[in-house]
Amino acid sequence: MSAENGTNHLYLIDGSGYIFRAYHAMAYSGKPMTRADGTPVGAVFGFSNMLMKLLQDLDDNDKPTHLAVIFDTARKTFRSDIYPAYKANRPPAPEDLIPQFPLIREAVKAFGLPSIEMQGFEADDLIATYACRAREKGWQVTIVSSDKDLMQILEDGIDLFDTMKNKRTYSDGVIEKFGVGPEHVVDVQSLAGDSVDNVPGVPGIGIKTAAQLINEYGDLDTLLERAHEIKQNKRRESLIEFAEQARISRQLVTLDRNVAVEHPIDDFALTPPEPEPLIAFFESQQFRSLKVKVLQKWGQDLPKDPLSEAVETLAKEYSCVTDMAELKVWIDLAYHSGEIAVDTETTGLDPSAADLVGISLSVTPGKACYIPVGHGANGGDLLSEKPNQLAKADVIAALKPMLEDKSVLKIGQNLKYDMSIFAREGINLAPIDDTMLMSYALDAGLHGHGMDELSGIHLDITPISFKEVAGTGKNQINFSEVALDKATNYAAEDADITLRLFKVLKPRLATERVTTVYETLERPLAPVLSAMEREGIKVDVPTLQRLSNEFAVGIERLDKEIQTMAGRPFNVASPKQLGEILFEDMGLEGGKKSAKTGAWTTNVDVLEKLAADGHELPAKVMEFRQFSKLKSTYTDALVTQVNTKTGRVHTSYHMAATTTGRLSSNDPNLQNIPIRTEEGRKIRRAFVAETGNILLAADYSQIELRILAHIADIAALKKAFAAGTDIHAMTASEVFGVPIEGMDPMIRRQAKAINFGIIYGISAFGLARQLGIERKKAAHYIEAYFERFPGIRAYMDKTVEFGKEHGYVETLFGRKCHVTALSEKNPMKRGFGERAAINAPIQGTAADIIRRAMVRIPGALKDAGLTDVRMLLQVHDELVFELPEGRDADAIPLIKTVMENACAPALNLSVPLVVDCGTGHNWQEAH
DNA sequence: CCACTCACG
DNA sequence: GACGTACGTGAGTGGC
Repeated sequence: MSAENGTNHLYLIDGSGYIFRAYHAMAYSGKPMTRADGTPVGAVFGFSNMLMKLLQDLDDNDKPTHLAVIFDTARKTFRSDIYPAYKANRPPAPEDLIPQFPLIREAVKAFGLPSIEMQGFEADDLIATYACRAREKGWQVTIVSSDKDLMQILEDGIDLFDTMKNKRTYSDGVIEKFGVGPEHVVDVQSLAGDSVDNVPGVPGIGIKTAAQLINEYGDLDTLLERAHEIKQNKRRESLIEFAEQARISRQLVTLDRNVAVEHPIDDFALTPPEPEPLIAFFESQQFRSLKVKVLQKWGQDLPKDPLSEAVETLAKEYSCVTDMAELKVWIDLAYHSGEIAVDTETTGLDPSAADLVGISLSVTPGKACYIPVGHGANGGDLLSEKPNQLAKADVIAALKPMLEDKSVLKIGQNLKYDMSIFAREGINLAPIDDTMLMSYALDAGLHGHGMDELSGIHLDITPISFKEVAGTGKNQINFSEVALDKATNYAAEDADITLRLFKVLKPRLATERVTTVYETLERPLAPVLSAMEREGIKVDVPTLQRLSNEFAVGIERLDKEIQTMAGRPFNVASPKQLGEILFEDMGLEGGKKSAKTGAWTTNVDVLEKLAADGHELPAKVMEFRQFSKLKSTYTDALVTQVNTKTGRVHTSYHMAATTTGRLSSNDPNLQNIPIRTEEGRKIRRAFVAETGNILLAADYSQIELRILAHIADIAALKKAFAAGTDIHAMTASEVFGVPIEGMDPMIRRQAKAINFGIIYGISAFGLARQLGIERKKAAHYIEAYFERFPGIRAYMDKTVEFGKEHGYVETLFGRKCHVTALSEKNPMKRGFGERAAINAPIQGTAADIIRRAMVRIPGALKDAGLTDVRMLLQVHDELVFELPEGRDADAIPLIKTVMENACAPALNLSVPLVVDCGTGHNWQEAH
């Protein structure tokens, strides 16, 4: 038997090492694994699985032509004769492992592989001997083991393969571990000893020192002979005193390469396993998933047995799971893989209203299943009868342990949604990994992070669109009405693609240095937001309706007045018609046409100017617009968003929408509830606490300016924040040279605008427009600002330069914000990119800080026993809570502490963070 | 479906 | 010298 290229390749598996690895891996993975008769089989399973994987995974280059599994025998070996203490402090094998030793040898036989052991020798000696024999014949050798002792026999043509870590070590890789090449590993080990095996070595010398000494003196004998030359007293005396002990150690660690082994290596020729004995063995051990794997790989010609039908469906790319036995196979596969892609199909997009329709799973790329549980549930007119499907309660009960098991990683795309759906079924989905969030941590600003887009970018696959299965527009049907074969193709593909995306994105996290961002700011936030969304906030519908009526009256009155003034009827809500009235009919000055459509601009800025010139109609239009905005967007829209089951509104936070790390809120957007005008602010009175409860609003004071002070290292700003002085007044006094005491509010207002302008990447034009002053004057202010705080300009220049070089800028917590516009040729677009680059680290760091606080708050509340305090909303620099009346005295200090210390320990901000808290029965009062 | 406008931080 | 500008969002409306 020889490989096509003529070189034989011998694999020597360190069976004993793998028994312990398999035992411990299984022991820590959750529940102990036993057969129905109570025999523990965790290690047998782990071992068998490892062999399966090894036989399946090796690609053609590394394909073994010969293979043997080598075991230790009893503990007594020639080494214990030399040194009785050798391996004497090893604890005895765990009780539940002992009955598994013979089973593992049976497993090896079932695979049709040679199982080798020899009285008086350790597996390592046999491995060393066989490896040398194979090398003498010019064969390649791979030793499958995680035991570093075997590194001493590595050379050209012999490598060490740790399948648990999927890491291969070649002879030149030994130096990383031992500081010397394979030929001196024994010398180093003789000096350093090994506490696990009770190899004494020389006291006070570890691997580092040993390697240094061997490199200096050449080998152990030379070193021991010349030990008296060593300068360090302690080391010298140690080496002299314990020279003999080092020599004994060498005998213990040196592998015997000349054991009189019984089998010639030609006996180890590898043939594919016979499926029958393997299946029989797996059946006897009740390893269903392994049996399935064997059937899939080698079982084509086997006669069908009762399970093989299930297996056949499973062997298809995408299968529809409609019986329990099949579902259990998938659950087994999940446990044994440790990773499973999960996706849910529901009746709608709103997780607090949608019901579960089906679940899809994938463990191997290209293979996935769909488990329908709610098809035909919605009226069912389109389906003549309910399709054959498992009962939802049974599926949930069967999946729950796996979906909650800490040893099985659940992989999904936007899992926050699925977590919310599962939470309503009593399942706490954990632990999770989210491909959308990985993409966001890696590529924010480069493209969107929806599954279809990621699939196109990374996999070059266009998934079946939802429209294709559910139709579009008026003809769109609910997913629960989609026929099972169509639903399966669509849903299973989603799980499949998610798993494939995971395989692409996960390794990039480490290589592109965003693991910390993902692990601290993204992944742990999903469950927190899921809980907030499910909590919702109560809105008082009568209050909104009263306001709506108030606004309606105003709108109607203004509409009439405006049309009368215009002299002809027109739609006041139409910017186009309004523009024609203002700038054509009335012939007013100061009209501007938009660049894109050439339509008249009629925004507030324009209307304000016209109003300032004494025109009444534009002023009335402004009022009209305010009322209609408040009515249509808030009072009327919000009442339709109240969930009928909970009586509350449940927003949805988008975790991967912005380029800076901020969240966004939609359906409804609760991050833009009016506050700036008196009329608008009234809407906040409708956001209320449940009877007996209050709302608590906690907001960061001036967080972005504080971050700016830190990042740009502005001493004057930092000092002002440390002292707690009015920061806008301070700016005014610096820029305009006026005393803080008795300052004109107008001056302070201007300084405030400058401060904000700086954060946004100021331009004279923008500041002039904001303040309604001349551009020259604005430019002058900016110049004065830069002179007073020179760090600002340095920060801006540095940031833009970094952004142009790397294509992204970073927050203080390492979040990358890609700014593609920085490389634009068009100066206007590039300027846009430059301002975005200046702003992103500031806005993004603030976003990171509140994310950190949000991740910590639920645990902090729980630890403090404040389980009745619920976090409801996030509005960029503010968190809103609901809590029982009287609990605020406990809650406020805790929430303040967590929020104000959210940077620690990752970052020591050089300005204090300050959080202001307010409470009330509604959001307006709390603010 | 896009453009415009405007609500928030 | 001309670009025509503050940073980040989501939602409702009109009009093609």
